[in-house]
Amino acid sequence: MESSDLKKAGLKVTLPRMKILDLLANSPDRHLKAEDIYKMLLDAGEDIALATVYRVLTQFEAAGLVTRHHFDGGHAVFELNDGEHHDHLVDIRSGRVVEFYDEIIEQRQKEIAREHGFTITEHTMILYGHFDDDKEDAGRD
Amino acid sequence: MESSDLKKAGLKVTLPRMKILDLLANSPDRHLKAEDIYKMLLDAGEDIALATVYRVLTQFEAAGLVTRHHFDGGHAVFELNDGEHHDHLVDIRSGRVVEFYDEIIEQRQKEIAREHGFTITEHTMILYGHFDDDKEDAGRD
DNA sequence: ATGTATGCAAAACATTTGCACCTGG
DNA sequence: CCAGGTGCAAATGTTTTGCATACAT
Repeated sequence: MESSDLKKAGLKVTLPRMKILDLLANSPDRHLKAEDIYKMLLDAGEDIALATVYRVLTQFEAAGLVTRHHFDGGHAVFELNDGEHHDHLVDIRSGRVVEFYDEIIEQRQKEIAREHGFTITEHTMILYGHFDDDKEDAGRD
Repeated sequence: MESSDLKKAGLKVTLPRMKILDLLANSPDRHLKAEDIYKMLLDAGEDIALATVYRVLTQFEAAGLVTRHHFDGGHAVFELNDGEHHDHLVDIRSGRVVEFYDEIIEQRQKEIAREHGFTITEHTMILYGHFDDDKEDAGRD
């Protein structure tokens, strides 16, 4: 039912768009950079251009289907937007990303914004580090 | 006393390094991108190369003198490291940046990391939005 | 058909690197 | 003097854009 999401976003249902949406929805790694997606599609035998991947991701972001993050590393990563905000733990050794949500932090953010007369439109919080035991949290991400 | 900071970091005290450190310490905007610094130095009549600015900033970062942030926008911004961690409010209309620190959030971050068996080496939290009244908070940043 | 999307190649940026020359200690 | 630093130009990596062709509706 990805195609309905595309239509809802006012985007024509094309092969590249469906393939990219499918990858974002079904890849074991929810956080992908443009080139990852490009290579995965090439490997899957698709005839796609990297420029198209960037164009589609940018359109998806504008349509709210996808969120663009700027983790360290000089490139953006894209993640399917499931409608629920969350923040990230990023393992700088393995690159593994785990999502989390904390109500207390969200509340404090709002409070801090209010104290500063600031209206938040979005926010990111990234904890960089490493998992002490990389076997435990495995189910997450 | 910037030169002592340089020596302490094991870096020769050279003109470009002192000029850049000086800019970072005295610019009204604490958060500068490499090209900002480069242009400011050119305007000040310095004969410096953009490559040098990048090299120096990278060395400063390695030495802990400076922190590199990846706000939205496809470029890094650098900030003098005053030793105290803080997070950022970024006005997406004016580009104005205000720093803040919240003990409750810091505590929750540690707790969340612990719950995930994760060791934090660093973290960033950025609230994007806009100041409701841009006259009020002016003293900050 | 017809406006939009795509592929390809080139361009635009941000950042890094090789190398000959210069400079600080 | 001499290791390390700098300027310049070229290289790299990421993302964007122009344009002719191909495709969805």
